Amino acid sequence: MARSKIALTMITELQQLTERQERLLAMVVRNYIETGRPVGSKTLVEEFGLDFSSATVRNDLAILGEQGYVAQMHTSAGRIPTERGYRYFVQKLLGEFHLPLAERQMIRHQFHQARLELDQWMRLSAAILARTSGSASFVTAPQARANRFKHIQLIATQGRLVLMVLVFFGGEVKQQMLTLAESLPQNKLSAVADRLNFLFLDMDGDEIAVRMNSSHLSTLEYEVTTLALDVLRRADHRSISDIYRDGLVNILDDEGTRYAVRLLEERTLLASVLAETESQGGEGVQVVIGGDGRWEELRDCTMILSRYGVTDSFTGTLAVVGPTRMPYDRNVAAVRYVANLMSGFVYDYFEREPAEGQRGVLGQIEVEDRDNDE
Amino acid sequence: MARSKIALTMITELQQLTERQERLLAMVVRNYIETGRPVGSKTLVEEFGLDFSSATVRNDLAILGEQGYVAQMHTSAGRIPTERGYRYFVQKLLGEFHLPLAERQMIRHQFHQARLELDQWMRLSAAILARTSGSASFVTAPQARANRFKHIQLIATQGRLVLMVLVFFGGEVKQQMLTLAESLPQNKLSAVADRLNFLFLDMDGDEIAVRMNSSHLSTLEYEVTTLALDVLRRADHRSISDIYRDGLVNILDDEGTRYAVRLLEERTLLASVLAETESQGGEGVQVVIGGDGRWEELRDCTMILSRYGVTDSFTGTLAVVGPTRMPYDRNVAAVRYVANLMSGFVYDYFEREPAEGQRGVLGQIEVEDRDNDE
DNA sequence: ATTAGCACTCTTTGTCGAAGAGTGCTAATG
DNA sequence: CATTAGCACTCTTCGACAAAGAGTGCTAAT
Repeated sequence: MARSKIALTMITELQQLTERQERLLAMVVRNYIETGRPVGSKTLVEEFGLDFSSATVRNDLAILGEQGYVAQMHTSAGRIPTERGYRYFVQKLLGEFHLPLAERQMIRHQFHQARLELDQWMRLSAAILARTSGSASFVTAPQARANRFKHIQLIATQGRLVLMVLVFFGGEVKQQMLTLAESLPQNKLSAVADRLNFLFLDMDGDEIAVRMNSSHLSTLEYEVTTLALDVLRRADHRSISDIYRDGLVNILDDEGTRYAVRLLEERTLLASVLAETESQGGEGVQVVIGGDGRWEELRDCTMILSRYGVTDSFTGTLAVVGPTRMPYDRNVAAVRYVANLMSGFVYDYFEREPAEGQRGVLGQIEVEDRDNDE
Repeated sequence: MARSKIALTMITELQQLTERQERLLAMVVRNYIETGRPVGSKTLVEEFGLDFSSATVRNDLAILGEQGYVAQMHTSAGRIPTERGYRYFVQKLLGEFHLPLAERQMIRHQFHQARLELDQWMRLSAAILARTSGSASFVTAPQARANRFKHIQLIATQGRLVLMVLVFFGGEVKQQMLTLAESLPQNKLSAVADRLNFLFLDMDGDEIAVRMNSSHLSTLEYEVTTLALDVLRRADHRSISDIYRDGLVNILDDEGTRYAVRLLEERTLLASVLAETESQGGEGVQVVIGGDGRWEELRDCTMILSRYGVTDSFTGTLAVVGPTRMPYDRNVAAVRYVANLMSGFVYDYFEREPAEGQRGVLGQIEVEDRDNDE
């Protein structure tokens, strides 16, 4: 199987490193991730049974230090990977890694346990990611790129209160309450809905806006349309109302991740981050380390994220957020695996029907390989 | 204005305390809440300008200590309120307190800023509670006690996928996707919906179950009904899917509240806690201190909660969660104020119409008093 | 290019003593 | 009898100091 690309959000000019230096960097990173303590030359040699001496290692470490891949708290302390070091590690030194078979089976089992609704899948995904990564996680709902009007229903609920249900092409559904000037019977409401259904079928926001002014609409029709348009526009604008988080507890103890909680809590922040990473990366797993200097909230955090769903049609984001010191191989594998599963589900859910043209399913190939792929 | 009741979840047998001891206890609590450090006899006398000596205070403190209202870390340290101390304080020593006028105006302003949907109100409430209390908060959706079927709509979305929209009396709306065995046109779906609307109007779950078996239903009708019944039952069972949290960041630094995050994160936990407090208290603000020994997760936390909405019709819960060491007067006032506002909104939203009989609005009276009430 | 050896730096840990805060008890006071 | 002054006692906090340990950087030898 081809090595999947792992995209780093920040592209670092890569320095010349000798083979041994790379090995050493990897060792430092791995050891530090595991133990959490600075790692020195002697430890390195003993722990990994190297065939050269600690002095040699010291020299190389000094070079790695100059280049900015590792740092030390004070003169006579072990080395700690810098963000740059982590990036180099993730980009070039991270091997292909798969979750253990048992774990994958368990995850799949949980999904198959109950054939659920989309929101349940999302919640489950978040929970699984949180558990297997030991970090926090979030999952946003898959959304169509540009919504097209398919169907509107107006349902009388109580008095002048009416429930407006909007269905977009692709199955996305939005609802909104509205209060009429006067109470109307259901059949009257249905008539209005039918008219609008006829007028605006298969239009996107802009088209509706045009047609709306060129048609003769009653006051009621006009107002309903305005509201519907508003809802559609909001849906286009990725209102991240549908987002599931989990595993916050996992990252509380970490000093550095403290700020990340704000990220996960405030939708606006999250939205801005997602907007950028979204435009940035295509398929595959993205790794954002230390906020790349762009997001103060992610100072000491790493965010491993992946899009999932059906390309150009329904895509959401799914991510693990934790301290920079996290098991990258495991977590990358987890994010990729869950993203693939979810892509499969989304495909089944929305696209099984002889839909409008074939579309790629993110990671589809990997979804299909069964347990015996190892 | 009459002093509102503040209900403590745990009823503590109240011990005999002299007037002075009560004053002292209040001082200890207030001072500790403010400074965060244990408070000793000398500090007390100086800080509050008492007209008796520190020795006297020491004697009383010793008694308070014996009774278990205060504790000390070690022999020669100042006193800290125990949970019991806090309870006594909240129950008998907490004066009537109102949020400053400016603050109330700001809060109301935010609500009036935009006439929003219910979920927006909830989100806003959570945000406001979090900010004004400096703790975490959550708000659950107002729900009818026993749902009655009012209306069903089946809407074709894509292929065999159908959106089922259920409207209950009172305006509650639930939706659920379902996949049919074969694709059906909208008019066929509407026919099915109409039949069910006719059959089950104004029935609750049990009644539907009976009628369902005594009527001749097609396979399709039967299946849809089963599913609808399922949804209704779940709605009855308070599925706390609609819940908004905020201000988690505020309580992260606190050692003790660490566990409370789990409470806020895991719906199941929250559900169990709410189930109990709900049955327990009627109107008014409830204060749960230190989990009352029942909820391990709330060990060092206090939860100030209040129901809101329309009694016996639509009620939700709204709460502040923070460390035991929190400004009780302020937070109780905040919870009460927001609960009252929300009750008003819910009333306007659901009940303004010449509805089925008059119902009490929780805290309605207080909502009506305007800014110049002071 | 690699390595052994060594002096040097800096953290960690423990001990000690002085300072400070607060208590509990006793005896004196109104 | 409640209150108070006084005092010995306890316990934490803080800085200073020394010993131990870990790791480095440099130099000279291989």
